[in-house]
Amino acid sequence: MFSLSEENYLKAILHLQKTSKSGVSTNAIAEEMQTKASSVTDMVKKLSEKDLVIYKKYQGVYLSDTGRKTALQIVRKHRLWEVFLVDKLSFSWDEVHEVAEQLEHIKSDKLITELDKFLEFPKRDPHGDPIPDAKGNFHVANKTLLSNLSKGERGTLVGVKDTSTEFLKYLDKNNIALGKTIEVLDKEEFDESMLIQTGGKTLRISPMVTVNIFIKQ
Amino acid sequence: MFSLSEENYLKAILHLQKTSKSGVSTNAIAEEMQTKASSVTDMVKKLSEKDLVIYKKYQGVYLSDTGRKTALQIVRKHRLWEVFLVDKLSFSWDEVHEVAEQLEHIKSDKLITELDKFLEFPKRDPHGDPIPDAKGNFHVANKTLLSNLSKGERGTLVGVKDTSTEFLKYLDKNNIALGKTIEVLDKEEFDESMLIQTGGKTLRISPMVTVNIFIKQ
DNA sequence: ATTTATTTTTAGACAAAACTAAAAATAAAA
DNA sequence: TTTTATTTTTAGTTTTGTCTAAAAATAAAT
Repeated sequence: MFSLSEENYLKAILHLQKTSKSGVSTNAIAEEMQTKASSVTDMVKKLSEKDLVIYKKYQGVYLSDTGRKTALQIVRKHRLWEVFLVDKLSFSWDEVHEVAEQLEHIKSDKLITELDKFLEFPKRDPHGDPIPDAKGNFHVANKTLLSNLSKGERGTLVGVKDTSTEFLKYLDKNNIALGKTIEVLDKEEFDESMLIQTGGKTLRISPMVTVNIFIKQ
Repeated sequence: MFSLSEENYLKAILHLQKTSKSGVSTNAIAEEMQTKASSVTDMVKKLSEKDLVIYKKYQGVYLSDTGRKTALQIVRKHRLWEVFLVDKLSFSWDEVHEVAEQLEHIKSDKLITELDKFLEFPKRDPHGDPIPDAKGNFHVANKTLLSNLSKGERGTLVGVKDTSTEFLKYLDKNNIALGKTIEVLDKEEFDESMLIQTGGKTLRISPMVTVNIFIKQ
């Protein structure tokens, strides 16, 4: 098992690694973790000893396979707890982070397996970020049409089928945009219209719209 | 806020304090916490500085008012999490302790308030131990007759009304004893008989029995 | 009331994780 | 290509919580 501090470093490195093609710099980690570069050097050496990162002096840090796997499990736990807090304990999305930062370090495989089941295997956290599975893989669903979603499901808008100015203007006017999360609050059986939530707003859209929006879940 | 270690010491002292009328000894704490007496002395000094315990050299330790309140909040959190694990995540009662030991240290008032609400304000943990409320008080219900409980409720056998040898022998034979937890699994409308669970066994008892058993919930 | 045994405390060390300040390496600029 | 600036590392401390071994206090036994 790893210490709380080690876990936080791994998480920070995973996060920084995404936005820098080369190795992660000591300074960047220090900035991310609100600590000093010298502390980072110390810890990175320790993580390197344990084969969680690959590190050569002055050359930056890379996560090893086990390091990445470990970091992804912490992210998984963090995001599952966020879902729990919002869905079950009526936290709002802006209140969950601090508590999830603590809960993510609880050590128990059974706890996470059962929590995942209890939450009905959510694919995204309340901010729309994907939740890695037990093996560290993201569920990368192919895009589908919004019209294929059922009540309660949600996804991210990744494209449109109809690219006419009229349609895009309509989307714009209604605050429906690329990259935004759309949740299907209700689906009318009669006309297949949907009540959706996106960008904090709730609105009803017709099937003419739903069949022209691509979603990734 | 208090450190993980401080919280564990407070909890241990609270626990030991119940079974010793005088101050809690250094050695007893060391035994309870699987550590050395010298470490206990160090920590007890620190807790005394912070006015969480009353401590005079060689005289044993007593919890102060704030110390006891703090310890009770940790017990509250521990037991609420145990209920969560058993009721929601299908842990069995013997699997919960280790995980609850970790969860009890999560710091968030809202988390506990909401968890309590989510669990519908349980009064006892899965082992039958009472859960202190937010102010550190136990819900000390007056004793009632077992016959007053409805389906799903439970309590501890604290006394009997009929003290005849016949009745006590009957209880003995059926493994119904003082201090044991009794849970009402079902109540028959027709004859007011009850299906109860106690000491791992399930049995049906007549109203002649239920009106002669005192329960504390 | 001494001696003996037990408990408790002190003193000194250690490991983890952080810090400051100075030295070394690398990158940028003239 | 030197010089200058920036980044990174080392060296030496600090804090928290623990330990061992020895000293001091208390309790038990003769």
